[in-house]
Amino acid sequence: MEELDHIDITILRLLQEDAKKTAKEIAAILNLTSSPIYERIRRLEKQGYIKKYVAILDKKLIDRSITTICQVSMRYHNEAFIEDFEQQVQKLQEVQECYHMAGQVDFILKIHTKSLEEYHDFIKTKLSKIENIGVLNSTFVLKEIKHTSEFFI
Amino acid sequence: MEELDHIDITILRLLQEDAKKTAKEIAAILNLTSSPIYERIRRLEKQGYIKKYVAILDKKLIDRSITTICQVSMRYHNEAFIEDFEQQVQKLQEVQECYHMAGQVDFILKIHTKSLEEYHDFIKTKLSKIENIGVLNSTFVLKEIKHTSEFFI
DNA sequence: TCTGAAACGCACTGCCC
DNA sequence: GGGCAGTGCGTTTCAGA
Repeated sequence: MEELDHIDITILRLLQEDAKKTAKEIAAILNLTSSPIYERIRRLEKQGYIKKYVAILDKKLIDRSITTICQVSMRYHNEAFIEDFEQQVQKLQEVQECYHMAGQVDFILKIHTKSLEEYHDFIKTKLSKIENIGVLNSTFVLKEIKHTSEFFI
Repeated sequence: MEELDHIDITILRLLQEDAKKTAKEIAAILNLTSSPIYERIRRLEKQGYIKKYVAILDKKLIDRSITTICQVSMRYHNEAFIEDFEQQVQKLQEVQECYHMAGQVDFILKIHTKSLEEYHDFIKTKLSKIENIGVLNSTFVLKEIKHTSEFFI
């Protein structure tokens, strides 16, 4: 798999910002015709650089205003428990992100709910049902300063 | 602004998963023709439910393998410093997410870099240059368990 | 609000350079 | 690799129900 040249980089940057940008528009920016742009996009998709195209929704309008960061530590650190936790978390639709961390805290989760009550319910009936959770520490987001799906390339 | 009916919800769910899904395909799922789907999508965009369409890139392939969670506390909590911090952070392209939190820690940031060296450099030359930062605590992601742009609706 | 038809532009292909 | 010309398909519009 070859390296990306500046044309590929520009295409990726533009599509990260706006996936509806047409090959024609990108071509105009790069002083090319649409065919090479189209072929490069196809290649970037096939090689996996572009994983998918998605619509980004407004979380307030769809009534998911509460964002919570939840830090979880396991009681025992054996492989089976860790893997079970990972599998369970992937199924929970309220969880938008989950990372296995280095350091004292084992996992950091970002969770979206309608309200604090719904979050309470989520913890009580879903998250804390997972076996072997030791410490569970929730902090609420007061304000979203920045949130983008773009990578700096 | 009216409530969303089940057709709108289905459209939003499908476009969250795959923005390339055509009005025709969505129409087939919902037993409708493409015109009403098209008009609903336009309405959902106009009303702001759909904020944008983006391409999601593979962070390993574009060489942004290191994800770091950085927790920041301010030294003094006055408005001017907080606002300055927020503005500075928005400009930093390595920062993908930043939240102002309730609790001891003031801000949580998610940062993507090529390497640990680049992260070190980011902290040294960019983040720590912002005035009035008290505590700055970085932990590295060992494994991404889940990361989606979708909301549960 | 939906259906159906019609117009338009872009995605996509193949050939040439 | 990129340009050019062609085809098919989806988007987009609109009259009618």
